[in-house]
Amino acid sequence: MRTIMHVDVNSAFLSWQAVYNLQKGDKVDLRQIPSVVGGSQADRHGIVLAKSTPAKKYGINTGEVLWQARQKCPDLVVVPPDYELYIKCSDALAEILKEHSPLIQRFSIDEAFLDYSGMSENFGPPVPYAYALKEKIKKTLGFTVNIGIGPNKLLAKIAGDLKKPDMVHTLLNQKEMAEKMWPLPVQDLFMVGRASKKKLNDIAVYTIGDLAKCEPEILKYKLKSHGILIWQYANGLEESPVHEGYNLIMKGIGNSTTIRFDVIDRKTAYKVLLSLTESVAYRLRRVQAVCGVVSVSIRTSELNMYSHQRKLFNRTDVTNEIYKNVVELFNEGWQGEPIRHLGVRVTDFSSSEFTQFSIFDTKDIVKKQALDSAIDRIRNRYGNSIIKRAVLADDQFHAMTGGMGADEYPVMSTIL
DNA sequence: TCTGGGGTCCTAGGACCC
DNA sequence: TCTGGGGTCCTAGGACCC
Repeated sequence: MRTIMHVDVNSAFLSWQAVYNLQKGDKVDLRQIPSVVGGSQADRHGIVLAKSTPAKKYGINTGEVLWQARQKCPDLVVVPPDYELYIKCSDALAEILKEHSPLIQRFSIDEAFLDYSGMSENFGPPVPYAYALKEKIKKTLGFTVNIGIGPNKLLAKIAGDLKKPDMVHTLLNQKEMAEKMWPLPVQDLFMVGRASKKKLNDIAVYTIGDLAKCEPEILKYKLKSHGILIWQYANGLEESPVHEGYNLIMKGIGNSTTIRFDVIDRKTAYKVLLSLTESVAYRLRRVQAVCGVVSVSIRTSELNMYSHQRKLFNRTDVTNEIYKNVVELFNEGWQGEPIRHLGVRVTDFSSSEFTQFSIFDTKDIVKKQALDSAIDRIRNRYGNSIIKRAVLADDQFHAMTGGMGADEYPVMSTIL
């Protein structure tokens, strides 16, 4: 029997921001007052990214638009996000976890699994160990975590969610599952979202227990293969290993952005797309991969979203090659509506080490690759903005658009 | 004054081949 | 010349995660 722990930072962005502000000398602890971390409304990024416990009492939810949150709580304190800080905090947490187990898996910026199997002999039973770990994190880093313990990753994760903050929970066996997990509303189960909840409620399945006792055939009819998956989860069945999931398993890289204003002309759209492509291609090269598929997504001012993708004849990691396809895809796809949001994504990777080029333009490609790698080196050394495309020189948009710090812990949505 | 941005996986339908 | 059928590849869209 394995023993897995799931470590989850309580209100991660908000806690980290609170700790940082206190260190800076602020007198108020954001965690003690109604506060949220939220984007800039002027830039049309105005949603709640994380909330304090007092803010939660006003009914404020993550993902909610800021003006709505302010209506619920007029005195709400809103602080902007600082992603670099969060990545540092996440790394600091990972360092502590690595001291406590040879095998950890970073699952998202604020979550990790720790394999405690076979460690009891030397380090004692898991529950006291988890309490000690939790206290150590609080003492050294200043923020609290929840730790869930179970025989697999799924039960460890659900246990960690039971009651927050600053707690340790177990879901170790059938009895604990029946007592603690089965009474929960079905949408609390990992992989049951809005659409599944509705379909399940239609057949009178309201709790995780209801789902567990369901006939799998009925679920398969209603929810296809997903029905079988969540039935297994409801019964605590899940066996994936804790693995150090790094770059090798990245399936795609994408960046997207909501633009400060609606874009109505091609030329402006091209600038945004170029800036996005710069980030995507840079990240692609950083994981030493070439891509075989490029895709462009468009969200209109009416919030309709559509995308257009294409398989390439030759895989590439060259910024200009990817951009050429991005522009063509945009031109084929765009229906002419005002554009709120644009995205560029690459998928279908293979290793760039052994890439075959078409016999036609090898020389040209080699030259372009040399240029890209020179630019990458300069940017690594002096910062991303040090080199900028001439078409972006008017400073309407950045040299590169999109986050680049989370390559190491992609969230695995189905295979925990 | 109007809802972010980063991912993975699954499914359906059409094109194409045999 | 006609309405069979299996298989693969490609693309678009939806559902889910944090």
